Amino acid sequence: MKYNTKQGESLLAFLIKNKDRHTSVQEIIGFLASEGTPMGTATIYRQLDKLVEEGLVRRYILDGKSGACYQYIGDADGCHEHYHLKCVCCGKLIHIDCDRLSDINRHIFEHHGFTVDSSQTVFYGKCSQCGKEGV
Amino acid sequence: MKYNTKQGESLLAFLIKNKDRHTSVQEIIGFLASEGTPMGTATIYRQLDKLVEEGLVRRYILDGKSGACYQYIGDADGCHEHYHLKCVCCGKLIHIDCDRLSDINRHIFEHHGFTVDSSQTVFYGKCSQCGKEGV
DNA sequence: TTGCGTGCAAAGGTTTTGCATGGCA
DNA sequence: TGCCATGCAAAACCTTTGCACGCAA
Repeated sequence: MKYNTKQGESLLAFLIKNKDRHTSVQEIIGFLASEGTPMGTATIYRQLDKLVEEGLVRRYILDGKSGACYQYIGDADGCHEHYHLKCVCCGKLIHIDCDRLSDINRHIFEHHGFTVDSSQTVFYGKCSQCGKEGV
Repeated sequence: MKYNTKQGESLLAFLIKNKDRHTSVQEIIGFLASEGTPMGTATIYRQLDKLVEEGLVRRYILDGKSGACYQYIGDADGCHEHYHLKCVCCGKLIHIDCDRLSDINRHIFEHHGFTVDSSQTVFYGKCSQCGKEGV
């Protein structure tokens, strides 16, 4: 049985509002507190775990030094093959959903016998802005 | 200036000996202690950081719950110009040099304005063997 | 009423840092 | 001798867990 609570709704609303980017747990804590709907850290983790298990939210480990990041992906099938581009200069994280890149998974599986988990896979490099600046 | 120390050599020797797989920090600590050349945890982390910065060793975040893993990749140029597939089950590191995958860099640059550094990019997933076993 | 969700605090684990000492060049 | 590397302990950090209370159904 699942209960709907104010806290759970606030958390999910925040994730949906920021569905186009990743949010850290610290960010969630800060935002909810600033909105006047503070939420205990443990509760946030527990809610996030449930959402991840339900498939509504995905958990990303970006560098392992700072904490995990979470992002709402909804329950549409097409949203499960995302890749990320991480700029090593400015740290920007670019979220891309491209047919060509989705083909990579299939290609690697068919030709290299390897099943890629794109949720864990990050391309490192320079974003357009940092590239132009020649940093 | 870089100094060579017994501890540093022991650590690097262990990593080279296990170059075909990744090792956890706990594993390194245990091995060095059992070999009679114990090494402080802090020193291991500091040495690993240097090795990673030098490009001799690569750092992997496999699940974000347990700790990071490290693997010696050597300094051969060849290993820096193509992609790596990392099996999160058995730890096997697969080097691939494939035209199709080389195209990825160009595609991402042309369509997403992002310059990928393939030497830093690792695809995480399951190798054919682990995939078959359904682990 | 039932039992899940919440909050607080404490615990667990990994990684980092401060500082005095040891060892390489 | 100069200076980096080391080791120990403490700290910082993220995340999980225990327990009592609150609240949705």
